[in-house]
Amino acid sequence: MSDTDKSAETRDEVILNVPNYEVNLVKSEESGIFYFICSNPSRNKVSIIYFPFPTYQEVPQRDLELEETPMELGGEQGRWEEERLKTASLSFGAKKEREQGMRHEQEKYQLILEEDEMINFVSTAITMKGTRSEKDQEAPALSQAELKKQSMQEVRRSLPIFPYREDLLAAIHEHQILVIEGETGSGKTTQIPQYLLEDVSVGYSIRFEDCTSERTVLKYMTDGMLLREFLTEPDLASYSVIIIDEAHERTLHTDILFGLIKDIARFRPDLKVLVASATLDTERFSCFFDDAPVFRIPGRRFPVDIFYTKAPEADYLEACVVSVLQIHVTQSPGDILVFLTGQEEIEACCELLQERCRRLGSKIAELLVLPIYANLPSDMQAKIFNPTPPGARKVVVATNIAETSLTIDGIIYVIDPGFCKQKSYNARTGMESLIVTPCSRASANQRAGRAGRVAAGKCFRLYTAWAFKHEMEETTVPEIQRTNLGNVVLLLKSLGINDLIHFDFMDPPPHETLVLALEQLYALGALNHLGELTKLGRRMAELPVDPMLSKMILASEQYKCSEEVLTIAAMLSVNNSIFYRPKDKVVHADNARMNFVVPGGDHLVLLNVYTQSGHSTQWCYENFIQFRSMRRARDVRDQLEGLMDRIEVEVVSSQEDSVPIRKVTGYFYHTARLSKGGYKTVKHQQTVYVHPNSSLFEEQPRWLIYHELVFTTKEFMRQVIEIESSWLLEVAPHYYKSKELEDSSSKKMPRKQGKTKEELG
DNA sequence: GAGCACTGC
Repeated sequence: MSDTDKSAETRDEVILNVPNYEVNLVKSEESGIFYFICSNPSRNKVSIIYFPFPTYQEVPQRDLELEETPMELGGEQGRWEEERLKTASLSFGAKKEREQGMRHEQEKYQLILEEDEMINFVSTAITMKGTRSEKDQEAPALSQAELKKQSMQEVRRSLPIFPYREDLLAAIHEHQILVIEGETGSGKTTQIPQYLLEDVSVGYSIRFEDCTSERTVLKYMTDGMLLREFLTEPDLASYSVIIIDEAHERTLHTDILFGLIKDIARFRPDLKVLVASATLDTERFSCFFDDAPVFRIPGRRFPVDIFYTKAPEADYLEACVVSVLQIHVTQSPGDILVFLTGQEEIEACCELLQERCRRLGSKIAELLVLPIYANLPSDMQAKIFNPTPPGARKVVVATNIAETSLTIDGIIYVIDPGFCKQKSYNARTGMESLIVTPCSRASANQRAGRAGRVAAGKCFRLYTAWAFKHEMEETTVPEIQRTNLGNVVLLLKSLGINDLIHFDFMDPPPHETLVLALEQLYALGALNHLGELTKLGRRMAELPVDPMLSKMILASEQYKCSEEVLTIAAMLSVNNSIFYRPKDKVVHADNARMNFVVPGGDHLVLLNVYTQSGHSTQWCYENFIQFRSMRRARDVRDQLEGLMDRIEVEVVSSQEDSVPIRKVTGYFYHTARLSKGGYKTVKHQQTVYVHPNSSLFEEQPRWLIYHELVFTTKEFMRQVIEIESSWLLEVAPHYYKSKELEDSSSKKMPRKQGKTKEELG
């Protein structure tokens, strides 16, 4: 193939390491455009990955208001796009041909659009419009440094929300429930409460002042905290205004609050409710709250140009790496943010980027590659906020943490492969899993918006415009539809809401999820056979943990091991990353972990870790323990211990005896027995396996209790503890019959027998 | 022999 030879003449040296490919970076003398030449000798192919962005600037841009006009890519627009795309690529090739008279150039550029391996970005000429309003034009956007110099008054006046102050207060005055649409940065979170405080007509009534001291005029709290407030004050009488911020995030607790607050607003006409959300779904909120009016506040985001790939990318990790390099070499200064799904991907991506930069050496400007994800140690997290040195470019490779939770200054370019990890819950089996799924259009737009915080930006989506339109969901499935509802159901029951099936959910959870939660609470003795809360259930609801854990804590009193069980409950309720296992120190980390192993099972190992822990960063570092998880476990434990008085449980230690702990921990509900090749859950006769990270992985005891089921590569029980089957008759005589616990595999699965006793033993 | 997104009552 003659092209191979020709391109070989311009070949510099092999600079990128792509399997089966030789890749060179070449700069065109004529246009100054950089491009990669990839050749695959074995397949006799030459391809060019070039940097198409500058050429596409010739294409007329067409704004599309995503917020107001639904994007139409099928039909007319689809054809329009196709046409335009054709023109764009041809005009580029044709121009080259005219200028250089080089026939093979034309062919090469044709090839660009045909090769599957190429990252072929297509500007659909869709721009996410900036959100700066007419009213906002007088106040310039200010940098953080400039803001610091200003007085508080000036800062407040400069926020996008400021011109709307009077109109907003009037609207709040007029309506009981108001939906406020405004994105982050509009100032709604900090300013609205202040406006309310400054405005006597509206807000804080005499009644309110009667109820609280001056110090508690304004409370910022999480949605979960507000939910707990209902337990002590079911009508929220001491509050006169409730603002539900970030409503679009649709967290489990926010969704429950919607139903509860809508309900109390009916008999508390003096209560004002503000539902603040990003520019999405506000119509749904309005509809849910009996057509409450929507008040719109523009933000201060700059426009973001959106690019899609022409064809789907098979390997999005590789596509990310190439895209970063493309941007780095062709685009004007500005940092890059890449969204990946998890730690493993992020590490791989960072390594690939660093490796390629190393090979490119001084051919390209310095590229700082920085990972960020929630479990990354804090000192490494902090690095992403360091300012980029002059002449260099920063690329931050992040999980969804950068989508909402944190904001990085200086991001101009976003690369979005369109995936995220999402928890899902199978209510039939009670099994949780974390699955890589295509993210929603809302999520993709949120990601794109991250490119427009400091200046006009660009977002490169590693999927097609067609996929965006047809394969992605409009919004993310709300958490309430993909999680275990055990403690939410318990909480609602303790608020006196008995008919959960007809509770006013904005999006109801699957029926099976409610049924399983009710069944579990019944089995634990928190509900009686009429579905009413028992005395035990009332005490369980006081504890902010999973019902199985609260049951276990209450039962620990009788077995004189509450001291230990509190610790175990706290350790189980933090996330699963107590043990730190960095890739480069796997052996050390595993050894450190082995040192904590004690007989009996994982619960006892966790107890041992907590007991031995010095709780200092130093200690955690030396023992390969995640400091943050330990601190969290300690906080949870302190909180639980503080609640023991209230539920009348004495805190006592079993000393060295592990038997009472094992009788109580994990509790009887999740039992599995050894069965050929694996285990069978007693409840559903489901085949499950001990997780390889478990301390009991090698031992395979006949009977065990698991804390949770997760599906990854297999159905795994995570956190297991060894028990004797006879104990089950002792701790849960209402739930198990001795026949069912004989070690014969031909036995039928146990059925719930008789009524649940209110208290065990 | 696996692999853990994100919060936070």
